[in-house]
Amino acid sequence: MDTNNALNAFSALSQQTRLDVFRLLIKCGAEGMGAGEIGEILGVKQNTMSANLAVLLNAGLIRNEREGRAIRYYADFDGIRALLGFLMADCCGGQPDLCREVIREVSCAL
Amino acid sequence: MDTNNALNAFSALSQQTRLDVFRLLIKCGAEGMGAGEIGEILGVKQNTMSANLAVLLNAGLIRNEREGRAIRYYADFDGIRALLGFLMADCCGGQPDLCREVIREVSCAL
DNA sequence: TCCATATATCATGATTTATTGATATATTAT
DNA sequence: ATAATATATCAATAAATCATGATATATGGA
Repeated sequence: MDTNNALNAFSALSQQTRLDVFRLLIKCGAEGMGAGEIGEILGVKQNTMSANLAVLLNAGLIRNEREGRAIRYYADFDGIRALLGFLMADCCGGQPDLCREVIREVSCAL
Repeated sequence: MDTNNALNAFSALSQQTRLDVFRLLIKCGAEGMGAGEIGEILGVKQNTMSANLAVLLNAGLIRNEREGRAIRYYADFDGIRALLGFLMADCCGGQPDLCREVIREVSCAL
């Protein structure tokens, strides 16, 4: 993960449809969701959705797998991990209390 | 934190200078850094830096405090916490293993 | 092979965003 | 009051981004 990767990723997340897609796929976890269904759920036209999925893919935030004629998309947990690690590197000037709350918030209900 | 807050924040982070500023302030922790010094370190003109600091401020990612004629800026740990919480809400479809690595990466050296 | 389904690519006009020189405001010192 | 320092705002141009209609590619079935 370098600065350009991170800029790509944040840029990808700074648009309504793409943020919606990513959050939806985060919720889907390992099950993922087909491109068509994502588009239906979010009410976005086919070519617009395709372009936006490509941006997220290129940013390393999602992955995909072909399933017959359909293509299924998944949140890329390694990608988001690398991004957040880059963003928060050497955080809080050695005062861990500042970060504890951040960490707590990012966790699923463990 | 709603969708628009999140879009503002990711948009703020999707530009080189602002990403640099945020990461610098994350490293500074509670000490923060004066606006002038930030500009010097990153090699950015005064008015450009001011505009970019304003964007980060408006996005809720940094805070500031006047100190005499100077203004000192700080990473807003509450802001980034809220943003990451929003992004990762209901993550991993009930399969915590997917998130563990993400959480580990966001932590400072505890 | 021919058709239907699912997704991707292309070209374009409309909107947004970034940087910069010039200038304004706020604070402190003399 | 005046000058110096630190930061913010304004106006304008240049560059990037977005959604869309039209079309292309890939897969599966008859």
